[in-house]
Amino acid sequence: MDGEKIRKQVKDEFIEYMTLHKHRKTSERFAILDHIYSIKGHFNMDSLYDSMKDEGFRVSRSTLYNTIELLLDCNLVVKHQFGANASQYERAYGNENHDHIICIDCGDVRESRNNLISDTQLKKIKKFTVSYYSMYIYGVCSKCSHARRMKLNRMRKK
Amino acid sequence: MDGEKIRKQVKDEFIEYMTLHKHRKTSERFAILDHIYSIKGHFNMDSLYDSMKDEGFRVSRSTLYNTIELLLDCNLVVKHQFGANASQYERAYGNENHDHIICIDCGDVRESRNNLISDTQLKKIKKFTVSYYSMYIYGVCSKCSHARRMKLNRMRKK
DNA sequence: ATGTATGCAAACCATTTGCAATGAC
DNA sequence: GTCATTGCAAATGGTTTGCATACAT
Repeated sequence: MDGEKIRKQVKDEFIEYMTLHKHRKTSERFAILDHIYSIKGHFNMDSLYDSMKDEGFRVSRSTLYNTIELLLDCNLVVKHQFGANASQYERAYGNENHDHIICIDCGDVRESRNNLISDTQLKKIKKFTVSYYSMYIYGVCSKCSHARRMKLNRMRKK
Repeated sequence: MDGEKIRKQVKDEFIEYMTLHKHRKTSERFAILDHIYSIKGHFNMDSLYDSMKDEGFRVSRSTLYNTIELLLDCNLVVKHQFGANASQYERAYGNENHDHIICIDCGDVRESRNNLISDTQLKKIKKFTVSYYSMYIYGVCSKCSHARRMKLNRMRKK
């Protein structure tokens, strides 16, 4: 398994970043990074907080926010803002850029690998250094579109 | 000018939607729709509230939220969630789908017309009815990347 | 020894909710 | 007349902030 290797690699990158920016290398920061890189898919502050506590490493929410900020800055974590709910995050390294298909009714987020955009297209953007992109496709999932039809039928009958 | 024509058209669509869903056609709702369709570009609840008040039509924030909800549901308005700040909205009708280029440092949002995705590609998504999509390209704008370089240089010297 | 990072509690702020008064039907 | 809608004020909840304590340097 190369999860170990990736974890080593991102830790080194994080150390390099903290050294350069004169940030202290605390055990909390390493634990948070390591924990994030053991999560597959999205997480939010609550789920991160809970799962870390479950594994016996309690960190305050302030520290989580503080550390995520650093991880975003050095591009080891990506932040998403689907709908109005809590921000979602995911690891950036060893995690291909993918599109998100979001249901505007139930808020369900599905991922899709079919990258619709090529990197060469992104390079065309002037006076801008692209660090990542998010493709959010909003619509109604099959479950909710069924519910919508039902509701409409009921209204028509009234 | 065809702004008038569009306003008439969306009003009719809104009426149709409200009739079908048995919602009451209040003066507030029409005023809000009309006002939104006089705004070019993005707006948020605060700017909408303020500009409506400036034009002599005061509506409560509750009503704004309430009405925007309806307008989103009938696809006359699109909602965006750039960063953690307040949601941004824009009219949907007579406003081509465009990409957003967002600076992760200063939060500035630039629009670009070069639609990177074709509709046929979107049709490929299974079990999902696409109503719109948002392409968010995150990165650092030229102004901020300059500021970053300065900051890094200062750190290196220390 | 110095001052950054942590953790707690309080503050913040966009959005939501509860409820009495209003007005569309 | 009925009940959805409005507008106000209070509540909510994710995130931020202030500050005393802990600990990396």
